Amino acid sequence: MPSPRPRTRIQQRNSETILAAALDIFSQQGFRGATLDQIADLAGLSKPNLLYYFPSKEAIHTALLTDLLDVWLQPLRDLDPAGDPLAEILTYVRRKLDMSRDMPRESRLFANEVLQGAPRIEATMTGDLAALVEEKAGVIHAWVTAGHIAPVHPKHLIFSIWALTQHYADFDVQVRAVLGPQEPDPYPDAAQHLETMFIKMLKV
Amino acid sequence: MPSPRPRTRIQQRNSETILAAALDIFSQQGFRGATLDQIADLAGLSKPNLLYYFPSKEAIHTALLTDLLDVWLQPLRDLDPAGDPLAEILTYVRRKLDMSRDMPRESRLFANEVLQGAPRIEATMTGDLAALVEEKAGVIHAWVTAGHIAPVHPKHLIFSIWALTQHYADFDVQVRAVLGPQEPDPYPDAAQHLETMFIKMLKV
DNA sequence: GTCTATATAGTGATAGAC
DNA sequence: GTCTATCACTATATAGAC
Repeated sequence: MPSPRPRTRIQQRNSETILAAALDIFSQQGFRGATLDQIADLAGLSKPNLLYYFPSKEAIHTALLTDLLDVWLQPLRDLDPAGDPLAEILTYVRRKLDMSRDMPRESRLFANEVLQGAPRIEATMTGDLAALVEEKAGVIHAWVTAGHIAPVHPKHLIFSIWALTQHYADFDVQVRAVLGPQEPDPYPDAAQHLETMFIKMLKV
Repeated sequence: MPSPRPRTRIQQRNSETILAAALDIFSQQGFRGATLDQIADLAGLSKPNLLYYFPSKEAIHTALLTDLLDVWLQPLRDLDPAGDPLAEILTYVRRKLDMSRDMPRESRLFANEVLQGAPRIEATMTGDLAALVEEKAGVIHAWVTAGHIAPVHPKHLIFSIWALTQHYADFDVQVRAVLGPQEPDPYPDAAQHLETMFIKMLKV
């Protein structure tokens, strides 16, 4: 659930300004690398004013992560057992890739956290996340059993989708360095590549 | 090239001890998150003694990254234009997956760096790395043109291999949280899954 | 609600004894 | 080569005026 946030309009707006600035800084520098000075500067507020809205640096970070997880897992939640199996999976891949393109900072915030052992979202990992994947892996398994898609390890399929799509946000500088300045936008080719890949993988 | 390191046997051993400890800490905490105190504790040395062997925190980090990059790209360098195309690519995937399993700290050190914009290895990214990928993408392109493997975007194929294999090291806690305690070792299934995936993708 | 000033703790690096 | 002690600086958080 989204974290509860203040009531009045000014408080609302300032909280959002702070969170927007914090997303920028945390996603680029990690939790320890980020400083309240940087966030305050970017938000156009004084440092003590930041701590009027949030009790601590940690609280800002937690608020971001909590809100993010909800958005982040929505495409997987939307995987519809009643839909066309291949189309459902391709839509999932496509939505995750679009999220990498449109929300790269969120992706990197999440990656930073998991990379360092997910100390602040361990409960969500082994709880809600594991349960959701368990459920959707069951859906995929049923599709395989029914012969609607080719045999595949459901959970490793999900890992593959995460890995392939998030790579374009998390390793953005590497992708751009390798493609060179002639290829300013990796996403059209990536979308084509991934679609072809999953069709070949899953078509019966 | 590997960074030059001291001459005598004691210096040799202490340098290695420091680097081993630093790899542990940096890979888990990132550059800013790591402290010299943590590294010194783990290495069993005093903090000033650390700085007798390396001039600064930055120098320790750079030494690790430089040594790492050499090892990290070796499997791609070994991709043999004269070998059997599908077997060459499957071997590359397999070696990268083995590296995730056997060198997860190195993978996370690298991921931390790239995730935060690769500030210390930008030159390598746009230089050596880009050149190597350019060369090997040419090899893959030739295989496609000759009809030895199915049509594929060479550079995005390489990104896919990186993403899929490194995911198991970099997002290890998430993988284990999702698989649950019943499945303590993800790698056998991952290897099977990836092999099947790339065969379906590339077989003509 | 927002600011200046400051308390408090840590953090990379150095001095200098041994 | 290694240690204790410490400097200089940074960073989170708080106090208290306005």
